[in-house]
Amino acid sequence: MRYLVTAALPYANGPLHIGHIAGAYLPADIFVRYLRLKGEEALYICGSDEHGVAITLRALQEGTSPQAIIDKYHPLLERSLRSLGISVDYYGRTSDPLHHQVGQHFFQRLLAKGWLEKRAVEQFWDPQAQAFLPDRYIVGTCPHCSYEEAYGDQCERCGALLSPTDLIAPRSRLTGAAPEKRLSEQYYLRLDALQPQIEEYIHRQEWKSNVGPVIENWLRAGLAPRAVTRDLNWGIPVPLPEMQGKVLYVWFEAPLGYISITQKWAAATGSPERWMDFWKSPDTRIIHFIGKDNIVFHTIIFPAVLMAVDEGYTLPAAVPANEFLNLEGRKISTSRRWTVDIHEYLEVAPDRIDELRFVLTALMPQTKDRDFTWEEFATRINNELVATLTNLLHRILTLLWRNGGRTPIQIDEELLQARAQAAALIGERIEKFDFSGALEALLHLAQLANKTLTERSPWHQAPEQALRTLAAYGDLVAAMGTLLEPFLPVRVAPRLRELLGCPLFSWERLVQPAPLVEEIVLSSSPEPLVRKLTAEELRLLREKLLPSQSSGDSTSSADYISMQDFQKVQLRVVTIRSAERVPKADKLLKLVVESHDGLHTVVSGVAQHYEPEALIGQQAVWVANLTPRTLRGIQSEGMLLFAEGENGELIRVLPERPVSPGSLVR
RNA sequence: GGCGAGAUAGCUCAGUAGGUGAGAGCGCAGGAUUCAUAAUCCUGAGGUCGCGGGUUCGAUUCCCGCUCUCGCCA
Repeated sequence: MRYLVTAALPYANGPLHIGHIAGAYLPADIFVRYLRLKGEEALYICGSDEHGVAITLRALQEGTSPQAIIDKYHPLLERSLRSLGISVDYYGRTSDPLHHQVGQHFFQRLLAKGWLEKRAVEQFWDPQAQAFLPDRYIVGTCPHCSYEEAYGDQCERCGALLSPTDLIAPRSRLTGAAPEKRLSEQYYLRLDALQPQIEEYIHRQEWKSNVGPVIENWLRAGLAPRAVTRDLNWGIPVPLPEMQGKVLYVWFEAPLGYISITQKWAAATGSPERWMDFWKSPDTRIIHFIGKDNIVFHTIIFPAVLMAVDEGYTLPAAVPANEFLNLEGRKISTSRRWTVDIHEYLEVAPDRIDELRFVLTALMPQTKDRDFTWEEFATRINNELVATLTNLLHRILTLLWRNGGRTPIQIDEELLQARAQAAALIGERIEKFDFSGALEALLHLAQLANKTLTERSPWHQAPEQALRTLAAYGDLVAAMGTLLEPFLPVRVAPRLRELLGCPLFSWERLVQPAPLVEEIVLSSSPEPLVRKLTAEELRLLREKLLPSQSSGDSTSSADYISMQDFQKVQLRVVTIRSAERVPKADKLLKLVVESHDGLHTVVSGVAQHYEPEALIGQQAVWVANLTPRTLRGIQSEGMLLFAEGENGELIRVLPERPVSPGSLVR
């Protein structure tokens, strides 16, 4: 089976952020890398989407040309993807003349086949900018709440959904000019007439659980004709004399980029006809990786276009759409600067690329929206990637190195089976587009190895026996050089293979419980493959990558509590009368505090931050009405408040001046 | 307003084609261990599976209603 894998064409008016990567480019990359290891023929196609009104508007705002905008972003986008190890075979762009030809050809073909109809529609025209305006580029006064900056599609203050004609005193967001209504003729694709064939195709396929309902929703509502042209001077000109000043609508021509870019790739390989192996062959599975905002285009409209042109195009076999990745509880927004852009991440942490891939794979929003937090970024790297996975490799490798660096493999059925089964499971999950599940399977294998290694404890054994024990893990280490490749291909997997002098093995061999190598030869003393992320590094990432949120208002509305809720908490200032360490607990102190009503015992987890003696006689803020809890056999009433410092240190919260014990805080 | 998705341990999420005791990771607590990047391993505590009805011998899982969140559409 041959595979054509595409990832959504990134729009060339801004940088890529972590949501884009987790949504489309990374899953596609893991998928393709896996297929290649399996020995399948797989082509990964992507490129910049460079047309459309957003780019011309951006150019107007920046006082430059659309060409300048795309020439700025196209290389940036490609560089961002390549730096992350996204193994795109050909990264093209839709401003390419070849793409224009393809777009025009499709238009003419649809016209000839009778799938287009001409309609006259009223649209808003900005006389100063000499351009038709999309709804959201018209602002005016909201008829419902009188908000003066309401957009033509929606009022951001009262949430009312509007059309531009509802606005009082509308004006152009670009120039401030009053827009005029103008009649304009456009071509519409008869999706309504195509609906039966589309349904037939849709129901022939299996869709991901988050994709199916969206499609059904649209079909049930009934498809409506959709404009394939629009008034704009930036894009692919409509190839008809009477359509001067109009271009093909981006939604229509951008997906055709998958085809034109495949043609570019074929031409670059020296066999221009090869693109047809991928687009016109029943032996090819076409798979589009996209975000959920693109589902309808890729499952309904693009296949409809391919069917309608009737030139033998292969229809998409799967559209594994991901949901969205939120950032620290809020939707990622480029315009509100609530984002982690890839090119910026690469500047701050250029040597932490596999780490980012790891975390984004673990958090991949495969079935529903998920949340990226820097806290979890650090936890996943330190506790899973480093502590479980690469530390396992490191402990095996250092042990082997001390035993001479050259070790014949010891066959161990249990470990071979475990590796083979893990490889099979990883493959199975990747093929089901369950990438975080695949990563989980990889971690399970590492866990099992950690466990058996601890049980066997070669460090307790006599040298000869120890070497035999260790040699059983040689196969696993060699296999890891390949197992890690789809996930951590930038530095970790290659470095491991280099150290071992191991090649990439085919996935078929990995699923066989037979030894991959005869001996392990270490070329040098093993260094840790991944360093833990320090608190300082984390602070730097946070600081540099979320700069504009200095307002400090990071509490999202969902996190608000009511005044009533807050008043349930009884806070008092108390004086600490005695303090002692809790035996056999590193973190706990037993404190006796004085409040208005006498003494209370509080167990507090601050032993690593405060010497008991230093606290006696001091004041602190105490949560008085917390349900008592027993810790190490001591009944603890309430808790004391500490601020968390930058390195995780705890700092006592205090009133500015001493007050009498039991004073309320409010 | 219509449609759709979601609401499961402190946190992030799996899961159940209805059935003896509901899972994982993180965090937390206890223990073991020290080859390894204070890493590893074992054990444990923690859940009225959003709320209210209904169907059923039995519902977290099916049906109805409601609340909240998110998305799409008009």
